[in-house]
Amino acid sequence: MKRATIEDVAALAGVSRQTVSRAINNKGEISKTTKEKVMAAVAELGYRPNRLAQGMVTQRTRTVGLVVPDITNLFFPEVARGVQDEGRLHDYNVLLCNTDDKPEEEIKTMYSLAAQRVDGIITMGSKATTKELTVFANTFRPIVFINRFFEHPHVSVINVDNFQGAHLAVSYLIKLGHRQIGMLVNEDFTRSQVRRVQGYQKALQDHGLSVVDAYLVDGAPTLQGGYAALSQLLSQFPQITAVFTYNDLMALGAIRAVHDLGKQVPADIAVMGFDDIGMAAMFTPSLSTVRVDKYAIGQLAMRRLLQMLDNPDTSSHTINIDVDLVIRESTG
Amino acid sequence: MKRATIEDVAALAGVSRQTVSRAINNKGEISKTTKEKVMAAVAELGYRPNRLAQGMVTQRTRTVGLVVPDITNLFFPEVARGVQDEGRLHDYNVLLCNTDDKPEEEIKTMYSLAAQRVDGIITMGSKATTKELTVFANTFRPIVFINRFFEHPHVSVINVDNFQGAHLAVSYLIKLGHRQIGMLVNEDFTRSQVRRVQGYQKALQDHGLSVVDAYLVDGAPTLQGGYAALSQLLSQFPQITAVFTYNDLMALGAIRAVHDLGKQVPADIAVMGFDDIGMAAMFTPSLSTVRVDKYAIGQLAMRRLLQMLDNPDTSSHTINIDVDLVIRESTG
DNA sequence: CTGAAAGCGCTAACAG
DNA sequence: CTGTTAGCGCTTTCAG
Repeated sequence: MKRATIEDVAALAGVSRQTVSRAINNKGEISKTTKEKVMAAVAELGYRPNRLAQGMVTQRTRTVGLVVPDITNLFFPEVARGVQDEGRLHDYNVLLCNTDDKPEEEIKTMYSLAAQRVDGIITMGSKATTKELTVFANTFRPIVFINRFFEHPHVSVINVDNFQGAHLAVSYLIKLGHRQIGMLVNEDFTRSQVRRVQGYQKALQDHGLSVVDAYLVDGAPTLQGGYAALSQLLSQFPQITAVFTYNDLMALGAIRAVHDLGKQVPADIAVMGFDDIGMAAMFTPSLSTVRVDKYAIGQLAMRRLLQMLDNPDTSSHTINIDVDLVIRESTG
Repeated sequence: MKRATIEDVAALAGVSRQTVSRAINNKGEISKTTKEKVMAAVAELGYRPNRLAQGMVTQRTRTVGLVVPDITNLFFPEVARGVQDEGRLHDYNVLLCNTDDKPEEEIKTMYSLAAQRVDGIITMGSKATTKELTVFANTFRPIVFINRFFEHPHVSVINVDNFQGAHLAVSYLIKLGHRQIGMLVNEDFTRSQVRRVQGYQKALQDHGLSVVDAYLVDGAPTLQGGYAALSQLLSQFPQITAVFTYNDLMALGAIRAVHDLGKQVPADIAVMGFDDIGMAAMFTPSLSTVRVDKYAIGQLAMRRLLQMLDNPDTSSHTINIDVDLVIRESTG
């Protein structure tokens, strides 16, 4: 049950610990024969270096922290996968933490990850205050934020172009002839939310339509939230013919609500989502939406982190991710 | 940028490292005044103990490994959430690893987690051979397997009652009057698959219906897989009036396929899934399915792991998770 | 109640 | 090319 240590390997191979270390790390000069001798001992004992001990001395753990609001939310697993796949390529492991969008959890989690000596942190949390985060960023590097504005020398940021996505989506609805366009928004304030609403409003203005604040209805960013929000919107404003939603989940819930109201999508109400989750294409009707390449975001975030790790002087950086409009059935 | 160590705190508080350790761990006798003095220094320096160093000496890292085939698959995030939430209650972090159902990745990952000195491993991988896993289990404890049979003194197992679930589901379809019932199965062999097929067959037999092997159609366990499999099944056997699927994703894909074939669910074809993913209730038509409490599975697995950790003599254990039938629109 | 010494398993730096 | 020494930051003895 006791695992072999470098000492055991050294003893079995009849060399010093240092020589074993050199052999397994391909570091420093070492003769072929001793190396083989060592590797034989390694194999015989099933030896694997203790990463904790390695981490203690190298100050590198080959582990990164990934902070997400809720891995259960369809958006995050894909990002997580991107992070992990890219990490694995470089022999990095990922510590995953959920915060439920609670600011205090975000902060607590980040300090906890730092205490665990992760080499870097990728976070999709957006609720903690800039002040708190700045204090943290002063003590820890590197950090990559996804979907949040943040300026700091040790921090890079990856942002989806929420404004452009929303603008594209709503412009398309207008082009289709819709004039009364509602929006189902996330009751829970997020940064991406703000930009999506702005994109929605700008599109209306750009086409000479008036922005009706009451056409924005709050809901949880979930199927249920979308269902409820759409029901409310339509009961108040029956003249509405199209809705743009904060995310696909809300859109799918909204479609269901339209259906339960005895109306048709897209004949009576056109629905446009945001994110392009896997389900969007299979739903009936299939959902028109703004595609966000979630996997690529994760990959990019991890790559960026690795760069900052390799070169601590890497300047901070903001990357904007483009989005595409995906037209399917729900907009007719 | 350099983090404070216990040494720094000791110096600032004018005590020994040991006293600091005692103060922060509430261990051993320590006077109130020195403790306060120490805590003040801790606060001032923003000191947090280095978990690696703690781990080195205590042989506990308060980290567990969670191995899943693919976190992107709707089933796993909920389990992961259960694991994490339960873990957090006990100050445990979770290292998440994907294996894509590749046996060699499963094994590699587990050794890697062991090298990182996780305190335990929860795995949902099912592809590695019993032999390989036994070799591993001989060197590492504790382990909890989810959805795989495995006997070993250091290993506990949590299994969904796949047989019973399938039996319930198909019996229900039969009760509804269906006589020609197909099944969409996972082309990729899994343990749960076997039991679900057995449950399906047993239900048919129990009701005096004949088991037609050709009514089993392979597909990927995804929306696309279900779509393709159903199309194939119906083109071959138009007499079929109901299908039971390996999982909800396949069921949803199947519903879409029925729709695209110009037929109706449930009027022409009844569809029954397995898992009860969040989407099932919102789909149109909403999906009848076998509910599996994924979150509870994760929780239970973590609890079990913690128990085994606290008491290394805990006997291994197999827990069976009951399932419920959820009737919605897709079965009429 | 508090401190000193030892060591977890490994690698960096320096000798030889 | 290989070995020795030191130490990463912490907790566990064991003395005071």
